Amino acid sequence: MKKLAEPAAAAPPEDCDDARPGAPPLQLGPLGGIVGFHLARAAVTTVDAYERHIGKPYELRKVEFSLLMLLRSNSPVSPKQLLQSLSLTAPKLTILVDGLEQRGLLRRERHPTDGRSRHLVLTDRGRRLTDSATAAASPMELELLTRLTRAEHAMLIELLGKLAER
Amino acid sequence: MKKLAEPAAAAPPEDCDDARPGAPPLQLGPLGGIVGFHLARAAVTTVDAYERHIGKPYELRKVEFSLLMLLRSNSPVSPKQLLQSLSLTAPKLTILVDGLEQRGLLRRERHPTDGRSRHLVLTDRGRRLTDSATAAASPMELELLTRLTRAEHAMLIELLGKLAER
DNA sequence: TATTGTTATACTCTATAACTATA
DNA sequence: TATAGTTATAGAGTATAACAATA
Repeated sequence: MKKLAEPAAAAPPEDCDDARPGAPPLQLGPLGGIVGFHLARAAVTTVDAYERHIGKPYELRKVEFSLLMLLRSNSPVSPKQLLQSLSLTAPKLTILVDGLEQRGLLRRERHPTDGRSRHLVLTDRGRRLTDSATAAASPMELELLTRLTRAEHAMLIELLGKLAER
Repeated sequence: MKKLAEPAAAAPPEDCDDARPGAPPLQLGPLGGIVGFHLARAAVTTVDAYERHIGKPYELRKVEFSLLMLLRSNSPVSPKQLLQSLSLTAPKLTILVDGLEQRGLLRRERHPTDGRSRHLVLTDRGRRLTDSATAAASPMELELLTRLTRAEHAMLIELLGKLAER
């Protein structure tokens, strides 16, 4: 039980075909048994798809997209709630909200009972943008289905969810 | 087929319990069907575990660890091969190798046949460090097994591998 | 002329600490 | 005194383009 999972560690190449034959894939070795390593590699694919489908067309960085989407599904939300859900620091969130507010995508409102707190709400423009971006997310996920079956896609999300639980 | 996977999008809270009762979990909404979002959330867990088990004790950032581990399993490697495997830019790799060379963990040697290229090789110190870090990776992965069964852990790595294929 | 690797520069992102206002 | 949010500053990370050496 001390060792890493053997199958992955001892696995054969399994890896990247490159257009150029001159670049032979490297052995992963013990790295092959480390979830975090594979997570980072997989992120290359998903980030690339994100940028093409949503990031560039809508000029939204990943956190901005996530933030707006959370706002869309949770009507009035405080910054505090958002930074917990998105694992951000408070200063970072302030900057993000500044930018999105200047773009007219959300508004800061006073909290009705607690003067220290705020309510963040989407503007009409923000709502239109998130709806549009949500539509753009469908072909993005469909693109991943060239690598994953639908069942694998669902399974992957489930497993990642277990890893993310607080 | 235009819509995102329904089960996740329509799913109930399912989310983060927090120590403080004042922080109710947010609804994920359409975000719940997006692999990249879950990937980023799961990374919070794995990065945290990495920092505690390897990053801080060995003073190695994630890429540095991956780079050294690839060197350990693939004797002489050119920078070119590494940056393809690690999805890095050439300047970034130069800086990384500079740092690791200054710490005495690897050496740059001349390529025997192609004068433009280099051979990167671990020093004895680099080999000892990677062996030690490899040992430290076992308890790190074991920690994840409080959230995942062993079969799920293996399945997750397999699915992430499919996403990462070039 | 193409390729490997390096240098130089600028830009983005993130983290820490100090500050304001409410409670 | 504690909390929500903001401001200020500095540090790390990353990308682009220009450069040197070799093929």
